[in-house]
Amino acid sequence: MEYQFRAIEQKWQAIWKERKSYKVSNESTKPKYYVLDMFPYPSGTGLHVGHPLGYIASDIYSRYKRLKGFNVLHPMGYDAFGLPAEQFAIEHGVHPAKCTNDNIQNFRNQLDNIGFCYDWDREVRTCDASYYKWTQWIFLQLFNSYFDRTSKKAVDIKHLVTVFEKEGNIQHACPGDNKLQFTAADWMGYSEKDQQAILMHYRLAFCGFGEVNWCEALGTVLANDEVINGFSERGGHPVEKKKLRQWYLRITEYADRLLSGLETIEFSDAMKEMQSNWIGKSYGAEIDFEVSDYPASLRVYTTRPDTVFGVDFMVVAPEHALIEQITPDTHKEAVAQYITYVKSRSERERIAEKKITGCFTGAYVINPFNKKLVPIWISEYVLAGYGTGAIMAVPCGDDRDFKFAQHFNIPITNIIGEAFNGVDANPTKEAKLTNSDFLNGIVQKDAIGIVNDKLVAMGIGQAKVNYRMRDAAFSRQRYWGEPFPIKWINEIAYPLKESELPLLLPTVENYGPGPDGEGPLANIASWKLENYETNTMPGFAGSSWYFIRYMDPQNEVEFCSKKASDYWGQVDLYIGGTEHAVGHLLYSRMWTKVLYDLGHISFDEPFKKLLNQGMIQGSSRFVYRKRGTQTFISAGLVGEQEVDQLHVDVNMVDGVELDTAAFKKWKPDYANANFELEDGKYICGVEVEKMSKSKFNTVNPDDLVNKYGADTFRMYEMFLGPVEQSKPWDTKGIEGVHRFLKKCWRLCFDELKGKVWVDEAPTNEELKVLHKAIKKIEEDTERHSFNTAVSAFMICVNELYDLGCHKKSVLSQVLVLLAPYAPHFAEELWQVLENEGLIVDAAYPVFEAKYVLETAKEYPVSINGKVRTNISIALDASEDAVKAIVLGNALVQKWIEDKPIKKLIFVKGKMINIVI
RNA sequence: GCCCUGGUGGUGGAACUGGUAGACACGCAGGACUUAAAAUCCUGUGGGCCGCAACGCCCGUGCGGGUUCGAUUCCCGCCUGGGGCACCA
Repeated sequence: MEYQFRAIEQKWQAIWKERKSYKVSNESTKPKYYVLDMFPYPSGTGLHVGHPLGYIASDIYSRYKRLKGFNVLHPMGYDAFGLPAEQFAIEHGVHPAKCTNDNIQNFRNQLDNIGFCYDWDREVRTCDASYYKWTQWIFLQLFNSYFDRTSKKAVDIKHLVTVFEKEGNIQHACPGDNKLQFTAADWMGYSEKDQQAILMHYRLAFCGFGEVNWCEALGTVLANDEVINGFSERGGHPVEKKKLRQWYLRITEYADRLLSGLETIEFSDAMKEMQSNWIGKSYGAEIDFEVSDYPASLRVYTTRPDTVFGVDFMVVAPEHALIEQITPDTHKEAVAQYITYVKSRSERERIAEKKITGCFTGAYVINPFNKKLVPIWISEYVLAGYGTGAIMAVPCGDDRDFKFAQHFNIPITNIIGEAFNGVDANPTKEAKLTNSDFLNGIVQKDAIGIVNDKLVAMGIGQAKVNYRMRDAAFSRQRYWGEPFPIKWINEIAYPLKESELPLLLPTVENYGPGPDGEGPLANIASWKLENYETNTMPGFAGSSWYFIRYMDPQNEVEFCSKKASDYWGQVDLYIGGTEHAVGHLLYSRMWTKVLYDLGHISFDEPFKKLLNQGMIQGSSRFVYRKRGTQTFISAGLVGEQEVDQLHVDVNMVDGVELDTAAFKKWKPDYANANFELEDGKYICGVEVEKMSKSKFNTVNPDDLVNKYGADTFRMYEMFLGPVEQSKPWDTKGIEGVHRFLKKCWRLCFDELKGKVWVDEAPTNEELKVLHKAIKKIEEDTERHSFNTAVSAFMICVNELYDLGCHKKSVLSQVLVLLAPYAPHFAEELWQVLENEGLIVDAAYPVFEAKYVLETAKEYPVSINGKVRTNISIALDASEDAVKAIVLGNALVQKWIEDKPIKKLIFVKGKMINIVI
């Protein structure tokens, strides 16, 4: 009986489906475990071999946990709203729902092929009304709450209204407008419109008028993390700053909790680093400098208050409000010219050419510490949106300030003596201060606190924390997304009632943009008539909470029952790529914290542990066409000839050897190709690149599953290397894994003799092999070292093979170990060996140390650190006995000659080293 | 520029807390079975040296130092691949 993987896999997939083997209940006496994959965006191109890597890892871990006696939640769904489906709709006139559905069907078929243990009854699709109803509901939670800075949590906005009625906003500084101050009497006197405008400045989801990343080609706004170097992440179109009315999430209020929360979760250092960089917390001080000859002061933000005696000039952002007031007539024209110039420059130009530009305003401030007059400059290198939009420049301690001073010939004050060489700024905090009055002789980092205290005493400033992170743009001028549950009446945003949800996405005639930068929904008369918001939510809305919906996916009265979310709690293991480091992972952490603050769930971090799978790169193959001919030259013969390097489909290449017949058939152009061969073969060029259709280096998992079976495919993906590491795909080694499974099969069946397995008692040697494998594979699986676990299986099977072990009791245990990795294979042999029930419900073997105990050890004996021989010594031998045996050994004596022994190191169970 | 990662045979990788570097697999070479092929099995396989062979010796984890009886592992300095951030004061 042969290993017929195709029949076996189909058979068991049908049985598992029929018996609902992967159905998970929220009621269980077993401990819970939640394993989550980042759900995919169902793109039109389907899966390539890189996508399932993480899914296979999570599937193995889920199955492993299940065998270990856990109630495992392992769901899957689709992040189905988004731009590509809509672009496709614009180009082909197909409704996004239709092509999304088709793509999902295709994904599902591909996923099913690989034999995952998802509970499909819990599938979610973010574009289903039954799902986005609750996305809208959570939006209303955000809209109806504000961040209370005292308790540092989200609170119902109604509470804020009662506070305003009693005391105004005296104790609740306005996050959206820090100058806003009003009393209770003021509040009571405001119109509804004014009151609502003020509340909007507090809401966690708010509508504002601000500079956004506008992408003309996509006709929409993008979030900061969707823009890369001035171009859109999707499509690579130019992005400009534009002032528009937009919805935002006030994520900045959560900056500190998002940062400190990182300490409570297991993310890789790289991932935590990326998030904390994005949040960008910096400690510094705000200092007020009085403007000379004008009744105002300029507030700056600096991280280096210790350098305040080294201030040679001030720089304000071109947008700074004070400029107009303080610029004397003599300088008005120059300033106006400079500001016009800055406005003419696009974001991309600024990033591309980092020129030093600036303009003196003609105004001065007075340094409060030494009463010196300090000139105020304007320059685009100071950003309006960060800190106070103004800085104090200290050229001897800051690189940009130094270059600016040099460029404009501003004299430089040295406050750090020899630590400043006059050629480069010295930004360290280690130098002793000079020229600094009461700070002289103090090391800079120690002076920071002293100055901060002084600022407070003088009433001109204080220590201040700043964040680089901005509020997240939360609206898109697109069709294929969640409608906002908001009506605009008289410029006031009214939320829909919960009972009015979901606000269904209407059908439109065309997907083109609406008037005045509005989305396609603005083209619908009935929609406008109802005064509904015409923007839709961005892609990250639905993905910010899907992991909660899986816990209670069919609930029609709540987004998730408290009982269900209390039972499942945090995601124990989340597996996905690093590309979501600052987008999805940050937003979903924020939403979780809000839902926690409002009492809807009982955990405030969604993901306990994150495992990042590496990216599988493509290994591209090239042919070399002699320029202007149909002659293709083998890689080794190209030399100096003029050739065009062309991608060729990797699936037509065996290693590096091109299948020339297949190549000729590939494209009509190549039908008449000639080849210049080396050793009778056409050898292709090789390069590692991103896997993509356009590079013809994608490999479809379906093809491999058809050729080798899902179990081989699963194990090979794991065998490739550590999951977290990026590596190029190479199909070559898959044979080795396939051979392993066939060899394992032959422990039960022989091609000629048929059944060879027997129901006999195992020997000690066989039990030793088994228990070594249990220990190794359990430990490796536990620490997600799936590649070494696969090799442990190979070692185990090789050893059983050498021992001629065909015993049911041993093999059955091995099959349970193997079940997470090769589920169909294990299930089939489990049945063949006449075991009870399904292997998916079996119990994981328990390691027993007594089977692997050794009595002796082959000790490596080194002399001066170099291994010279091995001596077998009983493990329970005393150190003296070991010494005697070792020194009595002829080879050891030969090496020692007659030199005295300085030291003998004996590490029990490890090694022996003699120092002479 | 700053931060995070990695660098080990022809290839993918192993060595988990400092203790026999190269597990396991691919590839390659040789052999067995076969009319042949596929499949399967066996042997060898880091580089070099002495030698008929055996025993054996030297070198070797990006480079250069250091700590240690002992370093792929720890420390310092550099080279280099990948990723992130980038006028953030």
